Formats: sequence, C-alpha cells, structure tokens
Amino acid sequence: MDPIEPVIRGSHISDLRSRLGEVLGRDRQRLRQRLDQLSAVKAGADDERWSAIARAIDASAARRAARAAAVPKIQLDETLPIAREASAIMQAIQSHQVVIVAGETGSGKTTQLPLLALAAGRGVDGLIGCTQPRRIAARSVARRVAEELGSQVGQLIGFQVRFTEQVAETSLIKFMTDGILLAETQRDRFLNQYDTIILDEAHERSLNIDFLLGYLKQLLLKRHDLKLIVTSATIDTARFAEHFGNAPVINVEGRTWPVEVRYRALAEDRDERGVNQAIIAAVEEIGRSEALADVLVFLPGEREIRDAHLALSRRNFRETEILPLYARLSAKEQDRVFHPGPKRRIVLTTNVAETSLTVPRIRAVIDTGSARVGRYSPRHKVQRLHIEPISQASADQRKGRCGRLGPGVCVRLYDEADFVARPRYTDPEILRASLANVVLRMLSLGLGDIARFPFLERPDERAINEGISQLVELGAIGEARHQLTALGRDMARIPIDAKLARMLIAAQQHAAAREVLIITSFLSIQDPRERPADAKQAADLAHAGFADAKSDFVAVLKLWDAHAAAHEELTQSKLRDWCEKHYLSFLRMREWRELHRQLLVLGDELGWSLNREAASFEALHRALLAGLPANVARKDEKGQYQGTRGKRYGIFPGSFVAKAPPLWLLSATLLDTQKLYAIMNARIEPEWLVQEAAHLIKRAHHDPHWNRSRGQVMAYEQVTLFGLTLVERRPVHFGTIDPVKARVLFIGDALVPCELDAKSAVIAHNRWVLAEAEAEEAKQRRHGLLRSREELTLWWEGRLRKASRRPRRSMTGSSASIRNCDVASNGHSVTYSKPARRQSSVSRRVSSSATNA
DNA sequence: GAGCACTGC
Repeated sequence: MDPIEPVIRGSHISDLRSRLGEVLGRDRQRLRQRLDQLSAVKAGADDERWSAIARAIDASAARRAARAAAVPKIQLDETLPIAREASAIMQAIQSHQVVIVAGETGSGKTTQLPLLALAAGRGVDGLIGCTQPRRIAARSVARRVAEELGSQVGQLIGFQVRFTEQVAETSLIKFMTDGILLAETQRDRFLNQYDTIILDEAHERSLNIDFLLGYLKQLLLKRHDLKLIVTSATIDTARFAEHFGNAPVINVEGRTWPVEVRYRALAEDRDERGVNQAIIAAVEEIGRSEALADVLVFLPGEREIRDAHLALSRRNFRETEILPLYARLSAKEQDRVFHPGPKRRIVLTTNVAETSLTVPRIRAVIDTGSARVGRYSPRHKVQRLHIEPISQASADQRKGRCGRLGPGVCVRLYDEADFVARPRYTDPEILRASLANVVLRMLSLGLGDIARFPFLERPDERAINEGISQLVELGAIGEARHQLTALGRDMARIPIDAKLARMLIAAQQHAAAREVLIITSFLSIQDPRERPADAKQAADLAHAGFADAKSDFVAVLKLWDAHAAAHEELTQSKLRDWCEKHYLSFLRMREWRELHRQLLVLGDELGWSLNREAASFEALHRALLAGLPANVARKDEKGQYQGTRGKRYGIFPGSFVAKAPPLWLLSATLLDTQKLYAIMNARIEPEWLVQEAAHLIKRAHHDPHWNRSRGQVMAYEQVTLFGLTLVERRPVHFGTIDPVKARVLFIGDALVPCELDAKSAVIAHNRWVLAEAEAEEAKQRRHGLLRSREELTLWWEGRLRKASRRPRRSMTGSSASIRNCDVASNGHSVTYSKPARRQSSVSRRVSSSATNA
C-alpha cells in the first residue's frame, strides 16, 4: 500500500477511482478528471476537495443505483414477431457496439426494441434514446410503451419533441425526434446522457438521419461504452451494416399479408386523361374481385388529385365516397379520412400516405408510379418540385399500404419492365437538398473537414461548395473557408434555416427585431392559411382581411396582430372558432406562437433588444434582404421578373403583391414547379440592396469623360448583383475610382484644350494664348503655330508634377473649382493658388509652352 | 392564375 495516499472517511483514493464504475455515465468522465487533477496537485487527505469529490461520487452512484432498481421486469408482447428474435437481439446488443435490426411494418421493433435494450442491461448507466422521424410518432410510441409498462409518459418513459419535454431524472427510455438528438449534439458533443441510442426508421434517410449516421460513427470511436441500434425496413440493410464496420444484421419478420401486384400499363400517350381513365379502370377491376375494398390511390400532387377526383365523381360509383388526402389539407378534411363510415372509399393521396400517415381499412392500392420530388438545383440555386418516377423501394412501400388487414391488391399503372428499370432506392435527401444548413452545423460542431466526414452517401463536391457559397453570401463564412465568422457562430445557435437566422441578426441593426421575429417564425412553419377545395373564394376573402398590397410580410404581421388580439380576448374554444372563421389552422397558429416564443427566449440569451417603436417598411425589408440577397428581381417590359443569375419568374398568384406587381421585387422563396414562381413577396428599392448586399455587388464603370460643368472627370457606374443590374447608368466621380486614368483625361480633355471653367489666372492666360494662336493661324492660313497635343500634355504633366511636389497651400475662392477636378494621383492633389508674383512667371511659361513662336 | 413530405439549440 502506498503510504502517502490520502485516506478519506476511511476509504482510499484508489477506492474512489474504482467506484467510478458505479456512477452515471454522464458524470464519469468529469469525476475522473477531478480525481486526476487533485491527485496531481498532491492535496492532503484532509483537503475539503477530496470529500467534495467523494460526495459527488456517492450522489451519482446513488442515482445510478436508483435507476437500476427502477428497471421493471420486461415482459415482451409475445404476439409480435420480434419476440421470436428477442434473445438473438439481446445477445447481439451485449456483444456488439452496433446492431442493425431489419423489420417491416408490424414487426413490433419500434416499441419492443427499447424494452429489449433495457432487458439487455442498457438504460441504467444512461438513457436509452430512441429517435423517430416525426413528432407524432415520438409522442404516440412513448405513450404506448409507457402503457405497456403500466407507467405514464414522463416517468420511466420520457419523450421530447420541439416545444414539449416530458423526461424525468428517473426516466430510463427517452423517445424523441431525430432533430432533437441532432440538436443535443450541439450542447453535448459526446451525448453523455445516453448509454444506448436507437435510430429508428433509418431507411427513410432524411437529412437528420444521414447526419446522425455520420456523427454517431465518429462518436462510437470515442465512446466505447455507447451502443447503437439502427433499424430499417428490410431494404438496404447491407449498406448500414457496412457503414458500421460489418455490424450484425438481425432480420425480424413483418406481420403483413401478401399483396398481389398487377401491372396495368397506360397506353403510349399518358396524358392526364389517360391516367384518370386508367385509375377508373383499375377501380372497376378491383371492384370485380373485392367489391367493398377501400382503395388508396397514389398521385403526385394536389392538382392531379383534384383532376382525378373530378373524373371519378363523374363515374358515380355506387355507395362510394371519394376523399382527397395531402399534407396541406385542413384538419377537418383530414379527419374524415381517419374516420371511415359505412360507404366504400377511394382515397386520393400524395406521398403523405406512403410513410407519414396510415389510412385505415385500405385493402387495395393503385399506384400511378410518380411523385413530386423536391430537389435543390445547385446550378440555378432554386428549389425544384418536379414530377418524377418513383423508385422500386417507394413503389413497394406504397404496395405495402394494403397488406395490413388481409391479402391486398396493388395495381401499378406501368408495366413490369418499367418497374425493373427504375432505380432501386429513392435518392436520400442529402443528395437532393441544399447543404447550407448542413455545412453550417458541421462547422459549428468543429467538423470542419467535410471531405472526411463519414457520410453514408457523400454529397458531391459541387453541392458542398454550393452550400459553402451560400454561407459566404450570408456572411457566415469569411476568407477562411473552414471556419465560421462571429456572425456564423450566432447563426448556428438559432434553430431555424440559415437565411432566416441571418435576417434575425440583421434585424438588430435595423431596429426591426420585433417584426422579423414574427416573420422568421412564420416562414419556419407550414403556412397556417387554409384553402379548402370547396371554399377557396371564402378563404381568399378571409385572408384578404390581412392583406397588404406592397408586402406579403406586412400581411404576416397583420395576421399576427389580429390573432394575438383574438388570443388575448377569447377562450380557447372561441379562438378555435376564430381560426376556423378566418380559414386558419388552429394547430399551426399555435405552433407559430410557440416558435416565436422559443426564438424570443433565445434572443434574450443572445442579448438582443426588441424595438419598442414599430419598424418602418424600409427597415423591415432591409433586414429581410440580408437573408435573401439573391432573391431579388426587376420587372421587365413584359411584366416578367428578371432575377439574379439569369432567373426569370412570375409572382405566384396567391401572393397579395401579384395584384400590383412592383418594379423591384424581394421574394422569400422561389419554387420551380411547372414554372418558376416567387411565393412570398414584397416591393423593395434597389438602393436598399446595394447597401445591404455591399459585399456581393459588382460595380463597373463606363465612358469616363471630362465634365466641364461639374468640373470633374465623371463616369457612368453600373451596379450588378449576380448578373442582375441594380443601377444601370449612374454618373459618378471617376477621380476616386481610377485616379491615374482620370488624371490623363483631365489633362487631355480639360487642361490641354482649356475646356474648364476655372477662374485661375494660369488657365485664363493660357486660354487667351490659345485663342490668339488660333486666330493667328487662321490669319496666316497655316498650321503649326500651336504645339502639338502630345507636347502640351507633356508640359501639363510636368507642371502638375511640380505642383504636387510643392507643399499644399490654402485655397482661395477662385481656384476652388479647379481643386474639384481632383486630378490627384497617389494622394497628392494639385493646388493652383499661387502668389501673384509667381503667377506671372507661370503664365509666361504657359504662353511660351502653348506656342511654337 | 396555383404547391411533395418532414424536422430543430
């Protein structure tokens, strides 16, 4: 035994060290460091610091012991297919750092895996964190698992989504959205509060999921105690396994029924009528074998749903109701879909029903084989939303939507060869999205070298560079491309899109934070304004009450104020009525308020000040411009807008600004659907942009010339921003732009021909000499009396050089106009003001210089 | 003259 080792309350330092295994994972590293530090300074045994550490270890160990004691007896739901693999999964968790679990719908993986992890001894050292792609799922899964344990959400089982957190100190499992886990990396790089992470539905491959897959791969190398379970549909598990160093894959059977696939290709010319005819034919075909089967029809978008709705209605199917389903549908309309009545139903849906929503009672699927897919075009720098053929994986997902109740039928409106020729998987979002926010996050996390980040699928270099250049535009990145500016670091702390974060920061300078907070939170949520198919005019009329002819952003402020007043005065249920009357989604309005509040609190932490006075129109829109410098355009003769980088577009008809299109337009979003549209807009002045985007604009100068009346060398300035001309031809003083050239012009076009209105005696005399000489030439009918232009130029140059070497003297009134010529080069300026005595000699020399006599 | 779907410190 080491005789100098201090003894604390009867235990030795080495005992303390060995007790680190008993503390919570999140405390372990910190406590070890404290022990190391204190050992290094050789503190005495009676040092209070030793007992402080001992107390901290006791407290943490007690909490950990309490967690261990709280682990309930795990009783799996034996009816679920995953129960058959339970021991294999537990064994894999214990012997591997990463496990891939593949299972289809109905396998029970989402609810049972966290319990299996618990049974395998996880969840004591730290939380078992389970991510879900959607908030609703995180919430409902938490509730189900809590119920299964006879507990309530917020106790053994916690959950967290944006705006809501119900996690207790004693919680063993925490359900959350993947966005929450990603956000937590910002504050806790090592995710120390977790001992296990379950990444559910990884096959959905959202930006969040792909980023977490890369991040966790790196983290696992540093945290050997951390376990990761990745779950996916059976597709593509090999890729996940390979990403994590050949992690074991455990397949869990799904509990679905077989679905019969029928290929019913359209005739060659597949126009819209053809598609609708084919849908009707497919419904009839299904009706022959499955008379009462509810049918789910997948279409690319709202428009196609509307057209198909019309075509199907005309067909008058017996005892059948036809229902549209898409994300922007009002809550009331969506509600109908989830509460089937006695009639047979045909539900016309977008991709929402592929993953996000489950329509009940579906026995048959009709798949048109296409979807609107969002893709960011790095070349044009706009978001595109075009109809594309879906992948095989997506088609199979659609097919699976009718195999949950019994055997199903899936009619594909394309042939098998077409199916086989399609890409196996849908492009993950990271290959389709703008990467500005991803790059901002990476730089903020200190993952500067994007080329070395272990992406499951690396976005191509052009896309990464485009993300970087967007951040440069916003001022988040400066000269050093792998480093954030102070501005960028602030932006990374604000949990909204980088462009919107930039606006919020700019709002400080323009004393418009109050307004911009409202607008940026609005732009972050889904538009709460509803426009039901059967009440479009009424909805438009209601929304027009908040309209502003010059700016859709001002309209947003009006809507906010009206809702705030209603919120103040009305009870919850009356507020619901108010929203309904104004065609507003109650839930989205609440989300708007919640996000606004979140940003307000954050702003408080960041030391922002809110303007008491309402911001002016100009101040508000200048702040918005800071986040959207490239989204400006000028109206041409045809009423089309000419934007930056050669873009041409029109105002979206739903924008209030479309009624009276302004000359200069600022737009929050540009969306390329069938045409390129500017969605939310405002009138601006180009001069605001020249100032707000000073770091981005280019100036070119044309036609420099001597301007006698102004007594200056002038030029015409053209100001452009990414190829868009903001100022066509503005006269500017050329002397400060190109002093050397300006000086040459001044000498050649002003001094030599004496084309200047200076009252200086030098000039006056020279002019007199010139006139005399010209008169003499005319009289003698000969040329050559005057010195050549070159000689005169040389003489004036010498003259100016000498003048600039002499110390500057005070100006007299008569020579001020010459000084305005500002022919100075290299910072010297010329002074013509001379004592009378010297003037005469100068004039003599001028006269002798002007003539060859 | 009209829009795929999600998420966040």
